[in-house]
Amino acid sequence: MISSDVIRGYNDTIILYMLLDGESYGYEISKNIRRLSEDKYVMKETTLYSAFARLEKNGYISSLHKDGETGKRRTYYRITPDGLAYYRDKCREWQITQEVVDKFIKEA
Amino acid sequence: MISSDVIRGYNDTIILYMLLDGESYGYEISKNIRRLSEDKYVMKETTLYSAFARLEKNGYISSLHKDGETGKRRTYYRITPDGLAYYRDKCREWQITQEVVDKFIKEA
DNA sequence: CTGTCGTACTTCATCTGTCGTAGTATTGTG
DNA sequence: CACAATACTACGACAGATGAAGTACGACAG
Repeated sequence: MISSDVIRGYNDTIILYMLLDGESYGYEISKNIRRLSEDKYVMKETTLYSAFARLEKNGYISSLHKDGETGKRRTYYRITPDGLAYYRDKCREWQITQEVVDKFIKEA
Repeated sequence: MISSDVIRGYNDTIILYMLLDGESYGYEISKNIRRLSEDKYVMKETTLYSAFARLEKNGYISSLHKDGETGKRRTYYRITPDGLAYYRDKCREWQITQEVVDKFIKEA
């Protein structure tokens, strides 16, 4: 279990990662984050959906509504070129962040 | 230069680290963070001082006013046993956070 | 055929932490 | 004496996370 403040700066990055290999939608992304992190991080629903809104507003993802076969309404998201660029920036930033924080961590 | 959102969850931890080897005060801590991070992270004054208030409220640091020789008023802070325990928790959490975030980072 | 669970969201109000702006006061330096 | 550096404090704004609650559909058990 990771406290949210810690990972706060990477929620958007995590979501973008989930869209790297194709479109997906909220519930699926949520489950996948949980699975990938081996239950160590569970993004709250409201956090997830407000992140979608922010990411779309910034042009990092685009959405399309699929009011599918059986009536299940889902909003699918895709990463945009800008989103990909942003994701890569964040990956680079993450390396630096690790180096910096490590200086303030005393290994047990 | 690291964006604040990224390191947000570790400001308190960074400050506590600075107090591990003895008391210190705001301005000095600020300078030391900057130096230790090799200018990669500069904590804003307001962020620093509001962190002091929070840490003290939580019992992680204690303060003492030294209205020193020449009139320089400084507030010195010391880490408490609770603060030390909290710091160690955060160090452990940091290891897990790194593992988790790394799963969502695609190395260049 | 009814209740409950899982899916798939949305809305709203609140809280925490950061940050910009600004101001105060003292000490050291050219 | 002006100005930078030191050492804070106060205040208001804002972004992002969160809790609580609600909507709506399908599947499945009893």
